Amino acid sequence: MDSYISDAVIRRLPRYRRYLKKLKDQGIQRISSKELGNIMDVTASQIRQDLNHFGGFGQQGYGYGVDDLRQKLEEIMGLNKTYNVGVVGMGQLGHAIVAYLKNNEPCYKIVALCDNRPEVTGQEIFGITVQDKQSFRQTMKKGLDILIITAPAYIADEVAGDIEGTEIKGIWNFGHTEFNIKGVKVVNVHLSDSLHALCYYINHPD
Amino acid sequence: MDSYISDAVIRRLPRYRRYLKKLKDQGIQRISSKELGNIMDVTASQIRQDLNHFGGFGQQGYGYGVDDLRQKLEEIMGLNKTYNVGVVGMGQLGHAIVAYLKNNEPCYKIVALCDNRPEVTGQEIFGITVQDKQSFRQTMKKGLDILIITAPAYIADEVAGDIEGTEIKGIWNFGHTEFNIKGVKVVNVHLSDSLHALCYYINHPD
DNA sequence: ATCAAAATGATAAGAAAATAACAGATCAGT
DNA sequence: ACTGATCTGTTATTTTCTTATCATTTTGAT
Repeated sequence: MDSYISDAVIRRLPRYRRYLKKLKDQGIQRISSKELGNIMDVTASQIRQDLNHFGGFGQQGYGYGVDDLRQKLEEIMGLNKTYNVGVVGMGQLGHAIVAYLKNNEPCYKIVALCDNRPEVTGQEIFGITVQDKQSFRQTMKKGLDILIITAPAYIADEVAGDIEGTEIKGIWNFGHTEFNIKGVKVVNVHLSDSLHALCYYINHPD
Repeated sequence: MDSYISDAVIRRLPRYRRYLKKLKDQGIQRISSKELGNIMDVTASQIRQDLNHFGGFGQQGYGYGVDDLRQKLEEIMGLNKTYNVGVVGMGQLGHAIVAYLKNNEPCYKIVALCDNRPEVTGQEIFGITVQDKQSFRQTMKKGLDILIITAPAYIADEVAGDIEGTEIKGIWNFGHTEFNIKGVKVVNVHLSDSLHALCYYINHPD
């Protein structure tokens, strides 16, 4: 509908989806923006405003269909498609993420793993053989859509150098390197940032 | 200085700190808001505006002292103090987080671990014996400041019930439970939300 | 079939955040 | 010491985001 959607809106979409999933699990089939707002602790106005950027999914006098809206949101975010995902860095964090996605988000198909430590390379994790850097470099050229990077900076940098020219469209980055690759969208996750924010709030109660 | 500081500002503070740390490692001792803005890809105005909420840390004609400003930011966030931290859930994610904090953020002192799986309870991880729920419940009463929760919802809920009356001031929550405990600040980390946002951007290139 | 209650989508108003502008202070070079 | 360039802290302006309002539609009960 709208051409430009602000980041603030995009960041709220997954949250709407989470709540709608939970509502469905509870057997609730319809919900008004007012009720949903109460549950999520946001204003009804914001919910309606956010959704209407993408089209009118509700019905006057009725509200929104819980499952229908969830589905629409997934379409908007592109979660109805599937993505071939490669994971660079199979330490604890890499493991945790792969396990989570495998069990909870079927649209992300984990198809390749990379770790350059000799004791890890060659191992099978979740049925996938862990490749070393060299070998993974080849795999990257073969239809990978998303790269998840949890490896140390020096590995991340090397891998990044080989991204251009592949079909990789996005990087979910847990490391401290910052990427700037033409045509590739990067989302950096700086875990500890939110812990430090918590720390601030602890020290400045209101 | 100011009494109320918006969330938007708070969330940027850790990022400023990260960049200042990196600058220090590079041996850079002073920096102007303009330069820093270029590096961080934000406006100089925003940097000055953000910092001036807390006081005037710079000097006209000179700029900011890199290490001085970093230290000031750490004081503002409370990273100059130490916190006793308990971790509930020692799966892969719990491991990863503890390892990271141990190696990178000395202000968070990991003092207790909890996992209710029989094969994990009693194990020593990073020199700390993993407690079961019962035992951890007692530990919680003894000067824990922050709780990190990576455990499944049903464990998280039980633990949450025992928080009131302890000294716990904050929860860094990776689970899907939402807490609402009087006097306790909660920061929820929904990892996959940012992945879904990445997904949106991949599907809506501009 | 009618009517009050409920709810959306759209527009308007208000609040908040980001950016720009500028006076005053500092620095560096001559 | 003087001067131009630099840079902050603060105020003003602009832009963006959020919330409120309202006409219109649908529901559900009588």
